[in-house]
Amino acid sequence: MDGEDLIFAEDTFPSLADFPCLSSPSPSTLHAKNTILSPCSSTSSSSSCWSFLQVPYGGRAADVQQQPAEAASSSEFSPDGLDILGDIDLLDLSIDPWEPCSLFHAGESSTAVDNGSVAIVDRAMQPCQVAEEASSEGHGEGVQQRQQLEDTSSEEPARVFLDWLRSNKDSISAEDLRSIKLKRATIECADRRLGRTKHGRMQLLKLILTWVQNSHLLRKRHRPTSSDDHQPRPFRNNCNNSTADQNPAPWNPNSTDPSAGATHPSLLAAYGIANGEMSYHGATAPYPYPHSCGTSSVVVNSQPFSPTLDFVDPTAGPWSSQLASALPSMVPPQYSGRYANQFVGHPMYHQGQHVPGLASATKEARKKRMARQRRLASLHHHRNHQNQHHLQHAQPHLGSTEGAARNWVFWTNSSSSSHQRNHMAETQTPPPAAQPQQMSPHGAASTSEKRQGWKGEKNLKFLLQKVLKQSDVGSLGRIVLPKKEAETHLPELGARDGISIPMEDIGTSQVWNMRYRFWPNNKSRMYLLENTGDFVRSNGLQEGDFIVIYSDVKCGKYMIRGVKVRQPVEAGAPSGMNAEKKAHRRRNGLEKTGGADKMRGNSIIHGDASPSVHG
DNA sequence: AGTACATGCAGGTCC
DNA sequence: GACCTGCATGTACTA
Repeated sequence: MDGEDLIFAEDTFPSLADFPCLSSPSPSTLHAKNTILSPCSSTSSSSSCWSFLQVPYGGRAADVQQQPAEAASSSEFSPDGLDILGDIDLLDLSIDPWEPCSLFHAGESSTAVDNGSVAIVDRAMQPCQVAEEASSEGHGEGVQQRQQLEDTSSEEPARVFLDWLRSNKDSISAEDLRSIKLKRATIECADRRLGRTKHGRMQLLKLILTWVQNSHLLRKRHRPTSSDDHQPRPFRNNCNNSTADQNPAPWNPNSTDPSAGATHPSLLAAYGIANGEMSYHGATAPYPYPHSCGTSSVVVNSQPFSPTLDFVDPTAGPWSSQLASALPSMVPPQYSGRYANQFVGHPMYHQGQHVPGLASATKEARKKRMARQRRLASLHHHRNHQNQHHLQHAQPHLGSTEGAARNWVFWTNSSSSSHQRNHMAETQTPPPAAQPQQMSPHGAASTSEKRQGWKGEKNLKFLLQKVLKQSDVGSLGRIVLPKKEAETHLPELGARDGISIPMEDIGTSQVWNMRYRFWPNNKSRMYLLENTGDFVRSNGLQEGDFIVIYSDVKCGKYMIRGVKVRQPVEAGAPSGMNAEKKAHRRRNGLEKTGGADKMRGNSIIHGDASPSVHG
């Protein structure tokens, strides 16, 4: 990496003031020499460029490790300390074949290996600090958002880092990590903006990790590939791209490939690589990796934003929302407000570019979070009992083990459960319906969300999914639900009138009161979700899109999201045929339903379901 | 043959 | 007449 590269633009952070929770109340200057970001060793700008994962005290981790007592004894945040990772060597890494220690080769002057543990001591991480910060914060919104951040801040940085390492061990090498460098000014700016607090460090750590991940992916995408990367991607689109696009070569940080950039792109541009074309309208974005269809919607350093992007989860937890806050300039103005947070991790603007309407966007996001919190609190109170009952019926036909193994998907931002989260995610098995590897929404959720660490505020259990038919998105306002899944995961219905189920739209947090019922049909039943018209319209769902229904294990409520999966409408193409005309043709026998046009049940045929443009 | 499900459509209700 | 409700039927798929 070239030392001149600016990973974090200084003006990446100015708008943080819009998010009080991210603004440091007492800006101070960071002493770069004492951060975990140590000077680059190779470039002419070494004095202003710092290598991630290198260590304070002049750069040798061993030196750090020799001072744990001193570090631990520090009772207050040291102005000299900006250790992001905390005390990693507390963690047992022995079970992980990709141990972080392997990141650091013995003999390298800037590595941090000592008997298999990474010893980057967090001298500043004092429990009292968070409390002090919390008490010194304002009230109202600030407090509320602060609480959100506290959840994140309570995470051990080391754990977060290790989780991240594990999640990316297949794609990001030790060499990659070693090559990460941060410009001093960036760190100083981050220090000022994010605060030299636990929050700030966590923020910075996450920003860096996210950037690394995305930057790495960008390089992968831009790089001509070999076939040696067969690591399964958690969720690939099925665009008719070259194999190279889907099997990018390992990232070579020393590459001189101009397309990959011999130098790191700016952070913002780096975020741009995450631009996928998965249309995920107003819903969540559990897809951890970009899904470019060859024609990437990202053009680094030129046209930064493609309108085809609509991808990121606005309801994602503090991590992403903080990223959105910390990197507000990533939000294109046309997507401010409701969709502002959807561009978390998908910056569209480069350093130095300012986004009009940014303040309104961040305020909007803040409002939404607050509203969501209020709703959650309320719903939790009112529905907990009721839904406990529902959930007890959720899997009447499954043994507890089988049910858990099949369908549990966890998100949590709980610090204490991050490790557990990974464990749970790794042990779960997607249901049969999710076996299709590419476009299964459930597979997307379970695989990618766990890899990306998508941190919704809930523990969501996948219940069912349904590819929407014309009749589902028509004017009837009812969606036929797959019988087996409905009977398995939704409350048992005694009367045909069914029951009313409030469904919270994950994308908008709006609660839709839907009716779950059945019709007698051929000595059997057809299960329906009624009053879905508004939901469908508000999400712009059309035939071929799908819905996914979850239950929130914590609150016991039901949650729904609509996922748009469509190709751009092309004149004359069957997929572009007007739905009504299509239906009309069918009605008149001009077009027979069947064959590839038929998608039964939960199966998602991916032929024309590649993620793309919508609305 | 049995099942699931997409949707046609008849009958009722509303404006 | 438009819309709603709910049943019936046709089709695809599976055992």
